[in-house]
Amino acid sequence: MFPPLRVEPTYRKLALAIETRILERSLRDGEPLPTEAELSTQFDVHRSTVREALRELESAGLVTRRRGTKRLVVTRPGAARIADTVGRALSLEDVTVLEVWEALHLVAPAAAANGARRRTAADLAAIEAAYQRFTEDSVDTARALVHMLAFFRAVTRTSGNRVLMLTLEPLLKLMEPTLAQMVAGVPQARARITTAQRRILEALTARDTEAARTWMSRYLRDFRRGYELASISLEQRVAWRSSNR
Amino acid sequence: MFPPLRVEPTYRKLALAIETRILERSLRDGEPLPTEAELSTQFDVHRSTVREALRELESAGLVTRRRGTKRLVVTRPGAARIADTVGRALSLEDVTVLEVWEALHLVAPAAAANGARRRTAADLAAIEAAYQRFTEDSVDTARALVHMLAFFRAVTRTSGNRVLMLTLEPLLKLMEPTLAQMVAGVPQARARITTAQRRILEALTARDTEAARTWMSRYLRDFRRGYELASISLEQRVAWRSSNR
DNA sequence: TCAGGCGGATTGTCGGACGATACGCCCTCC
DNA sequence: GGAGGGCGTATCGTCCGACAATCCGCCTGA
Repeated sequence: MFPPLRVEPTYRKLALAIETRILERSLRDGEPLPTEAELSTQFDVHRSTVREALRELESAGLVTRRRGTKRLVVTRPGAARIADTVGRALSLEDVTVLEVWEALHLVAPAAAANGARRRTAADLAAIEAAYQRFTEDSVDTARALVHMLAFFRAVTRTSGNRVLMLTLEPLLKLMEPTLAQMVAGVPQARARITTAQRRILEALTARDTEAARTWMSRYLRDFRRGYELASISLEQRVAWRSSNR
Repeated sequence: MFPPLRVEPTYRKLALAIETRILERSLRDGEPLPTEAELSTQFDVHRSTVREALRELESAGLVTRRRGTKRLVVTRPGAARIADTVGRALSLEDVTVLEVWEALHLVAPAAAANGARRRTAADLAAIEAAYQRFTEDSVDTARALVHMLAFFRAVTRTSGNRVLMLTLEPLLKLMEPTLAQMVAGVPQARARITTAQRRILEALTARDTEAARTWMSRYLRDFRRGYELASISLEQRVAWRSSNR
């Protein structure tokens, strides 16, 4: 019995080689990649092959082109890109709004509880800012949504855990469309959101772990109630529109 | 003030066009993609350009090549690919083992609690199988690890929530190396793992939400204790080796 | 000193070519 | 009639080379 021998095409080997260099930090964040011609010489392959490898790295978010520039620079795939990848995958899996809501309902309260212990003054300021913006600028649904998501992000950031932040991001993006429907369709939604956000903020300020958890949980449960009031089915599949970043 | 006008290169537009078709299901899972030549004709661009677009889709996991075949087929990016993407990103963010552990400690108990309500007989069988395999085949650390991860996956699956499953995957992969160190370095680890797994299994069988949560939580806390016993720093960055899938 | 101009470097896209190989068809042989 | 094997072709992987667009750095002149 022989192991199934596997011939990787050159472009993949190339991509892997460069990726490895990035992961091991010998190509650092912000550093410009060698030019295509140079890579083509160094690896002794044709430039077309190099380009195929580069497209792979590019779509992985490991290299990016700064706006209006030619050279590719090494970057870390940010939250937005991860959210894109995960969101797309979940959408293709026909995941329902309910599942996303559940996941959010599971992550966010815990993050808030965690955050109640560690939050710094700066954290609070960020949350308060998001809260303020929501209260002052929530007439337009789209803008209200932006502020709501900002609030979530700010609260999650207090946990000091980047894994949570990265996990949260796709969930928010997936909830966004239906959440917007809900806010637009339920008159009392804005008031309830304001209240919940205030309570959460207070709990974090007071470093009250349980209150933070509870209010965040209630906040999210309110979403669910809002969905029912607005006749938004929780069983529908999450939507995903490719961000043409 | 004009919006910064943005000229997308052809290969990106192309990739986006195909991606859209996949997301809207007009290209379905398992279906073969048109040949490069055909795409090149249809879109009226050079084949090299088509290939660059395909590399993007390929690295996004939206199209794949089945082992030893030429044609690309449409696929959904599975858990493994997501784990890859997320894991790489987290590793590049210099995320620590502690952060991953925290996230796991947050997700898994909640998933178990959720699962205690919904678990089916089949779920239990899967968990029991993983448990059995661990008890019978945990001498070799690598194999023990495989069974431990399988246990986690099986438990999480009971929650019936694919978002959780997808979230869990990268966490497990990231924990794996240090977890292996821990299991190898702490003599009593295997016994404690067996106990915890059994308790979790029992809780799920009895549909005891709180017991499931508690034991999963304890299980994970035990990991942390094990890390200390094995002198594994929780502050170290998570490692990531690119899987050359 | 700095705006503007100029030339080289780099990317994006193209036309075309060629070997390797996976696939499907057909043919033979049992 | 079905299984196995051989052959032609479609398709991929890689390469060569070319050229326009444009970004960048340098130099010049006011």
